[in-house]
Amino acid sequence: MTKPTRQSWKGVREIIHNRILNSAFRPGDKFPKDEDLATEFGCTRTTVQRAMRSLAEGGIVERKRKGGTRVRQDPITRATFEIPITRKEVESKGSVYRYQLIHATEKNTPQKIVANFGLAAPEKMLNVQCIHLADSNAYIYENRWISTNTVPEILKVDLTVESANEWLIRHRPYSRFDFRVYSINANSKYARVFDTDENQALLVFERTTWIEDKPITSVKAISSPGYHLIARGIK
Amino acid sequence: MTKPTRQSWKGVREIIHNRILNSAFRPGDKFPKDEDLATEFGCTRTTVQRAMRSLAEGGIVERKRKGGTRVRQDPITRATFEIPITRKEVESKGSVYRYQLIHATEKNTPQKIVANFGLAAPEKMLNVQCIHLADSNAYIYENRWISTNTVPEILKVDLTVESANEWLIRHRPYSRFDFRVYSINANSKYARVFDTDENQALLVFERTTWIEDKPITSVKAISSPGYHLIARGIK
DNA sequence: AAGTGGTCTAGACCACTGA
DNA sequence: CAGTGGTCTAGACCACTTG
Repeated sequence: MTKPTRQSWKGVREIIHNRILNSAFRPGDKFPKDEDLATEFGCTRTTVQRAMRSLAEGGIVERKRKGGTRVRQDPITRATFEIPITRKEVESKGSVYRYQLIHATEKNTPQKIVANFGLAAPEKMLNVQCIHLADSNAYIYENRWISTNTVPEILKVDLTVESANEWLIRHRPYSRFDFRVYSINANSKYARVFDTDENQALLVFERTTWIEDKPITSVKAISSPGYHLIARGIK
Repeated sequence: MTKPTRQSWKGVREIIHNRILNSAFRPGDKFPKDEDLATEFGCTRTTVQRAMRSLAEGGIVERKRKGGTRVRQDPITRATFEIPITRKEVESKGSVYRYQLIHATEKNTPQKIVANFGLAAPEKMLNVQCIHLADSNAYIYENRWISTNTVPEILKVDLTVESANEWLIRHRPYSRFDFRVYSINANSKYARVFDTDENQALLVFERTTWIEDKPITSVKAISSPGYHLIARGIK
C-alpha cells in the first residue's frame, strides 16, 4: 500500500498526515519514536525527522524531547499573507500605478507612534504622507513615520519620485515587525481621498518595523473601499 | 569575530543574514555556492543548506538549482496569523466565553457559497448561524455552511452545546483553506447584535476549507467593533 | 552538458525534559 | 537520569535549470 521503493521525506509526511486525516491517530495521540517509524518506513531517522518537522511547522503535530510526537490537541490554523510592494500589487492587477507625495516633514512623534515603537520618549522623525493610485484612483493612503536616527539616508531621498515604501523595502532590511489589521469608518478626509461616502468602512493596516530593536518605520495604510486581504494555505 | 568553534546552522544563518543586513550583499547579489560557504565556515554543506533553507523560507533569499542563491530583489514580507478556536481566543483575554446557536438548517447553498467552494452547482448543506460571546457581549457573529456530503456526522452533533467551529476543528482536519479579510458597514441586524450604530465599520473574515478537493465548511465571521487582527514576525 | 541546490544514508553526539 | 528529538558530519546520488 505504501510506496515500495525508497522513501522520500514528502512521502513519509504524506503517510503520517494521512494517518491523522483518517483518524488512525487522533488529537493527543502519541506517535512511535522517529527511530521506530524509520524502521517501519525503511528509511533513516533523518528522513522521518524532516517529515515530522514539516508537520510540526504546519501546526499539525507537536514535538518534544523525551515527550515524543503527538497530534496537536487544537490544530492551529496559520494563515500567511504576503505583503508586496504596493506598486507591484497594483501592477499585478493590470492597473497603472502612480504615486503622489502629500508632504514629508520632520516633527516629533505623537504618542501613538511612541507606543508603536516602544520608545521611552517622543523623537524627531520624518513624517511622510502619500497616496498610491491605481488607474488614477486612490488605492492606499499612507501615513508613515521614519526614524531619522536609524535611517538618516532617507532625508536625501527624493520622495516625490520614489515612494518611501519602496525605498525602505529595497534599502533597509528589518529584523522584526509588527502587523495589525482593523476596520474604521471613513472620516471626511478619507471620504474625499477615496471619493466615497463618509462612514464608508475601510480596511486599515499598521506595520511597524525594527532592526535589532532600533526603530525603522511605522506606517498606517488606509486601503480603498472593497479591498480584500487574501491568504491561501495548504496544511 | 565569527564563532571559532563548530558552526551551528543558526550561527551560519545569522552570519549570512548579517551580511545582508549590513549590505555586504545587496538585493540581486549572488552568494558563493553552498560548498564554498561550508569550507569558509568550517562546517558541512548540509549545515549551510539548513541555514539557507531557513533564509529562503523567510523570503530573504531565493535559491535555484544551477542558478545559485541570491538575495531577493523584493524582499517578501510574510505576516502569519494564528487563527485559534474562538472560545480559546476569548478565554485567553480573561473573558468568559459563551455561545449561542441561532439556527441550524439544511438548505441549498446560495451562489456565493457555491463560488467559495468552486462547486459545479448548488448543493444541500447545513447552514449554521451562531454568536460567540465574551462576557455576555457579542464577540463574533458566525454564518457557516457545512457540507453534509463530506461531513455527514455533523447532523448528529448537538450544536446547541458545542459550536460547529470547535467540533470541526477537533474532528475534521482539512488539507487546504482559503482565508480573506475585509471591512463592511454594519447593517441593522449586525448593529443590533453588537449593540452599536448602523454603519459601524466591522472586520469580516471568510474561511473556506477543503479536504482533498471535497468541501468541508465555508464560514463568514463578523467581528465586534474594535477587533484587531494581530501578527508579529521575525525575519 | 554541466553546475548548483535538494535529498538521502549511516552514524555520532548533544540538549532538553518528563518520569 | 534516561528517553526522545535536534543537530552535525562525510559522502553519495539525484533533479532541476541555465548557459
